[in-house]
Amino acid sequence: MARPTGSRGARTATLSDVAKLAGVSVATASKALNNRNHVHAQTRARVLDAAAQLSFSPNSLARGLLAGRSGTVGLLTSDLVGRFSLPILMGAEDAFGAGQVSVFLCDARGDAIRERHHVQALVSRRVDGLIVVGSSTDPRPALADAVDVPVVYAYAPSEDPDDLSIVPDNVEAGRMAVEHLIACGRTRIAHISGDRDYSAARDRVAGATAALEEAGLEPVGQVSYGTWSEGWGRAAAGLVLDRHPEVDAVLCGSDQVARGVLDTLRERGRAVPDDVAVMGFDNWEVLTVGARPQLTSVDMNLEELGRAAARALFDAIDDEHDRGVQTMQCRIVIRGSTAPLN
Amino acid sequence: MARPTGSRGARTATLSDVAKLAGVSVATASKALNNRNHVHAQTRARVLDAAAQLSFSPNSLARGLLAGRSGTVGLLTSDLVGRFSLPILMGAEDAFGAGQVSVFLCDARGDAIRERHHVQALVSRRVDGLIVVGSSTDPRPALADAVDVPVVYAYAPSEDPDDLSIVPDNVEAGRMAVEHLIACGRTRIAHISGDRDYSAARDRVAGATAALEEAGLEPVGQVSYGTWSEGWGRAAAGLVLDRHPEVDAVLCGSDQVARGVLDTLRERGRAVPDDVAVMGFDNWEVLTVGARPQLTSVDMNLEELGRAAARALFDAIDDEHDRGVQTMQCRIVIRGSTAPLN
DNA sequence: AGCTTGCCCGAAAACCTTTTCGGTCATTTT
DNA sequence: AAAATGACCGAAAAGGTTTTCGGGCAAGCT
Repeated sequence: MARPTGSRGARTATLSDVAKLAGVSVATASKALNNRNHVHAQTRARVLDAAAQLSFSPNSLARGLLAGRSGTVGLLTSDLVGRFSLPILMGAEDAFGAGQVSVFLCDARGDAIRERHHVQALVSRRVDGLIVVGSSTDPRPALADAVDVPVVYAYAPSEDPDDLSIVPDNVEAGRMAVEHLIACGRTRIAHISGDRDYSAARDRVAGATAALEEAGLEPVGQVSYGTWSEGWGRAAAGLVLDRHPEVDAVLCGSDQVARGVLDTLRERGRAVPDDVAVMGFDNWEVLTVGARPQLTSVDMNLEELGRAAARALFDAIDDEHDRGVQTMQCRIVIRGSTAPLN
Repeated sequence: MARPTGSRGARTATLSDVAKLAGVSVATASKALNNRNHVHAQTRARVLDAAAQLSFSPNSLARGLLAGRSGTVGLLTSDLVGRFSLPILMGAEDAFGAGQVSVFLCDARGDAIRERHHVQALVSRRVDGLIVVGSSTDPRPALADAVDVPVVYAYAPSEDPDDLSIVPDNVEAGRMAVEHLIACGRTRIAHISGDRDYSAARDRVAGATAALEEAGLEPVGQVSYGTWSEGWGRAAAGLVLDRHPEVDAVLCGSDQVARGVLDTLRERGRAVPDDVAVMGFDNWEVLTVGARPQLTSVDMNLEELGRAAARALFDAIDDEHDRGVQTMQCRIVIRGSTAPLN
């Protein structure tokens, strides 16, 4: 194990150890290590040397206790597979700067009791702030009022409009998707969405519908709502082809749905993208890159969203903070499944 | 925001506030809140009441400073997508008991510099232990010796045999997979693996080969090594069908490969599972459940692995610890892609 | 030479909790 | 009634760091 032999009892070096070895007081040692002024260059060197020799590592607990801030934040999620919370965590780590702030990741697994438990633990650990990541874009209940650290809600907005929430702009994303298909020369666009109970599905549909209308195009058939699954994509695509054989593009509610649609199209002998263009949502790489052809998809820029959330939290920690729901732009990642018509 | 109005300046309640409100000393308040004896029931009630009134939350930093342990552990990963580290995190949370121990999740993104940075930060925060999750099952360099907290390596073993590592038993998993196919009445089993550079691939092949041999079966063709992708699965399956049309089962190196294999089989008109059984590896639900038919796969029990790692870390924190590489059993999740031959 | 100025350094307080040890008070025993 | 017992509570120290403030000392100035 990494622990050096015999160091079990050797308690880790403290600042007074360093000071003693350097022949100075703890105050001077502290100042030297923190690049405070009013300490002679030579003295500073002695202290740094001693610290290195003892492989001294300042006790963040003590520092946090004194400073009243711990340099940690909590990331509370309900997103089992980490599909959304992990990119957000990465973005947050980026924004905080590596090592400056450490992140407690807690998964409540959709359980309110467990969530309260985690929040309590985080408050007790004196986190400087909290990022709450929902599992869908539907509004979620705000945290208890007892939490008196800043909270930023990411991906899913808080139900309380006084909270700050940062969410992907799904309406605009739907619009962008349709505009991309139109730019590829498509005019008979069907929309196979996901679960109607999800606001993400409805928002994307709203944006897509608006874009169609603005372009003066009729939607091909009704929007099909179902589930976020490949099976639904396969089934729905079959229906669309039966009723509207003239379709030349299918916008899908998720990459999983799109995979199902691709399956059915191939079975029915429709070439993608030559006969029909297909677009997914989420840009889940394992699905989009593995598809044949590779799948054009809307990326929600979750990492950027995480960075934004972290920055917002940072602002909220020392200054006063924003309120309300802020949206983040999505972007389209173009792959082989959409292409201009010749 | 969750912070109550005007509480910005109102520093969070401390134990002395509680004590003052309850009309006792801090010592008594502490004892009352921690269920120590030698405190009158009535007094305890007064203290609890006061604590509730102030929504008092004990400062873990102070407690940790005094106790010499922080009640936190670090989970250091390089696994970008969280495919492996998240289930392990969940298992660890389970084993530690919700709220008892909080987990710092750090992603080094495969960068040694960043890893050192994170380790330094974690040591500074006085984590009680460290779980290191690799991104593949290949051995990875041990952490620097300067880390004097217990470390458990999960998924990827440490190169240092004196460290404790907990990894999935890929050899046994390969064996189990073949035995399952044999139990389904298959005798002409091809093996399309993943990247030869991964020990996971080689180990599974070793187990599978051994199982075939023990059953007195000849492998169908050479093991095909390639990449962990759908594209490779599609291509390799084509080759196998060309050269060995008699094949009645394909064992795949990953679920992605298996998805590609399924694709090609359908194109070539081979029914799954009636003509050919297909098995994947990893049990990545988005791939296995979406497939048609649903994909039988080997699950590496990562959550259980996380629990084991957490338990091992727990043991290592107070007692002396184990060393060496321990393996965890995998299990087969049977779905539609494998079935007994009639 | 005596005074001021400015540079370094050290003592001590503060952060908050837990635990130990000694003290107070009421109750019981002789 | 005096002493002993036991139950309950409070004072104080400890844990490691940062910051403030005051003191010592050398150099420069009159």
